[in-house]
Amino acid sequence: MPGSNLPVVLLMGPTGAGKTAVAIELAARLPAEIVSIDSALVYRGLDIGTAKPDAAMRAQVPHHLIDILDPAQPYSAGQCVRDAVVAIDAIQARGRIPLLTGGTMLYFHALLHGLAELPEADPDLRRELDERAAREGTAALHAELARVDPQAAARIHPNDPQRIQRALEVFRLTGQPISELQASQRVPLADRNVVEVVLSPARRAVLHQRIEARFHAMMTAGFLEEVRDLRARGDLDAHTPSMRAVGYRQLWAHLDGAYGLEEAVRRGIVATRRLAKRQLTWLRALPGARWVEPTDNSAVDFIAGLVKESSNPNPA
RNA sequence: GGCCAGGUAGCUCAGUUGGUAGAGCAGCGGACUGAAAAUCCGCGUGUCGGUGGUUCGAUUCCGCCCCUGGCCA
Repeated sequence: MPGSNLPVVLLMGPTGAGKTAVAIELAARLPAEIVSIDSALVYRGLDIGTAKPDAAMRAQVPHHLIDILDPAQPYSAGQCVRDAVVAIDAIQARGRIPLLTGGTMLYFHALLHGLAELPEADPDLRRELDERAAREGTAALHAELARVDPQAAARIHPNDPQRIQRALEVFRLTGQPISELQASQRVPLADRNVVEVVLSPARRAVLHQRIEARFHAMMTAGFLEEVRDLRARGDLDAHTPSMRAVGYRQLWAHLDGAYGLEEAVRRGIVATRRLAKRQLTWLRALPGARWVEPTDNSAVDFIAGLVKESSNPNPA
């Protein structure tokens, strides 16, 4: 009974909105620990380009799911859900509040709305399907999907190689259509008291300005050297999931000689703006979230208030 | 000051033998089930520098003005 009402707080928002700073302030005021919900922060050595909270911040508040993987390893929505649930349970067992913070909206979506029980990615099978796609074209694979899983084929666009590949992979691995398997799913946070907050400037231009300024600050802080070091390892390439992250991808291409540094920076900023736009598409679709303006001085007070309110429900 | 070139979308430009215009990039909206910072779909967003004239009709032709760049003084 004690602590059973303690909420799980979700602090979401587009890249560059200032989630990290707000999370730290909030954790200073509440008995909270931060759980990162972010597909790039999981990687060790991706620090500057991911705007990872620094050592001082992490000493101030316990952080989870940061630096848990080598950049050569894959991560996934399913893995994140499992990791997050473990972290949430542990934090609540200490009588504290899990503060889930990040920008990977698929992961948040999986936590809030569920994920079907599907097999993990199979690298060999993916390699085989990649080769077939290169040889026969994506259309041929889509046609094959239409034979084994018409429902999925109808939903997945013929130009979407990644989803076509995944659907075929699941069928090959399980013998069942992905469209059927996806019909049943469990919702990880179903029985929890969830507080959803979106931190985002109301004006897009403000966000764009912050994104651009932050990218330049990253360059000054040694972003290019960070990418150069990762490249020097020799076991990563432009297709490694961690190296396809915004900024890393463009600087990698620059180091490959694809274009100049100035152009790489310009493209990195563009890619970041587009990431924010896609995140906002997810965020706008959340029915239960409260939106908070990051520049508002009382933003942290407001969120802390929501959390307290939710911790002591008043049975009317 | 004179001559030349130009002023069209946020940017770089194309175009209209006179019927209010279109590419690339940027941008905007959307989808999203183990790669998601990924992958994919959709959408031109415009006082055609200003003003007067010719014309049924001017972004297009003519005059004047403004601005930018170059050359000459």
